[in-house]
Amino acid sequence: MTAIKESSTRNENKEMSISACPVSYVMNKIGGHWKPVILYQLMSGPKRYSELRKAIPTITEKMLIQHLKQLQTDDLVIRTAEPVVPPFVTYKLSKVGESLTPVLNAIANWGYAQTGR
Amino acid sequence: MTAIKESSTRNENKEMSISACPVSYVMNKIGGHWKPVILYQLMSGPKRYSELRKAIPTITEKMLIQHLKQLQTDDLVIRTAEPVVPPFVTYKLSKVGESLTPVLNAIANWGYAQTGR
DNA sequence: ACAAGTACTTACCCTAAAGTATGTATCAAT
DNA sequence: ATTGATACATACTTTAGGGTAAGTACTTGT
Repeated sequence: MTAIKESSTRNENKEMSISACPVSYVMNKIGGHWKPVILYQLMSGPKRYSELRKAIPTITEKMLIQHLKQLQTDDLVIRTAEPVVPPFVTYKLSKVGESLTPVLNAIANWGYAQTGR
Repeated sequence: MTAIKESSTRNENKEMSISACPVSYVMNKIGGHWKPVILYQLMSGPKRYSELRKAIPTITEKMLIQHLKQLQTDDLVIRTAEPVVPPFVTYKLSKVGESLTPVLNAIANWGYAQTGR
């Protein structure tokens, strides 16, 4: 997952605006193209890794686990692995993740309104 | 503003998920780090270019006008220029831009809740 | 013996997004 | 004549994000 350069100006600018602006803070947590999409899928209940892949066909496996990992470390989703084989892994929203529901719904509703349902 | 390569796989994947998922559609319109921040600033009323710069100190001028232009072509903000010198240019939310208010408020509120106000 | 299913991991490469730095036009005031 | 203010523009470079392709581990079914 290739570490980020802490010292880059890019990162500094982000850090600064995060502490100053709530919107900026949120965009860092759930910004990017895929994270909100994944979270939106998990809003309808826990899903297995393979289910998520099917639900979001255009995402690559790399992106999917990469973001799932990030969402875990950000305490937005919880991973549960059954010690069986073949593996059975489910992902679900954490409490904090669930608190994003209004945000994701607001986003989705606006999207529907713009694209004409 | 360097044209994008329409044929890139990256773009294709985006296009596909945009049409399939409302969240993905929205992230393309107001995704990225700066666009929501700019829109959030404009929620409190029209602002001059220089006022926006002061309100978002960490953004570079390049990013600011680049995104302002994009937001214009996406019909989210309206630019008004008085034919005077020195220039007097104001930006404000369009009708569609104003319809983003619930989305941006939901985002900001969540941000406040997470960071502890 | 080996193919299939599941959930990853890793190495390599490419590109869009962002930053840096500098330049432009116009007029008023000093 | 030079400075200042305002709202940009443009060339160049860096970097984070994303894509491609291939491999791993473990067991059940054939």
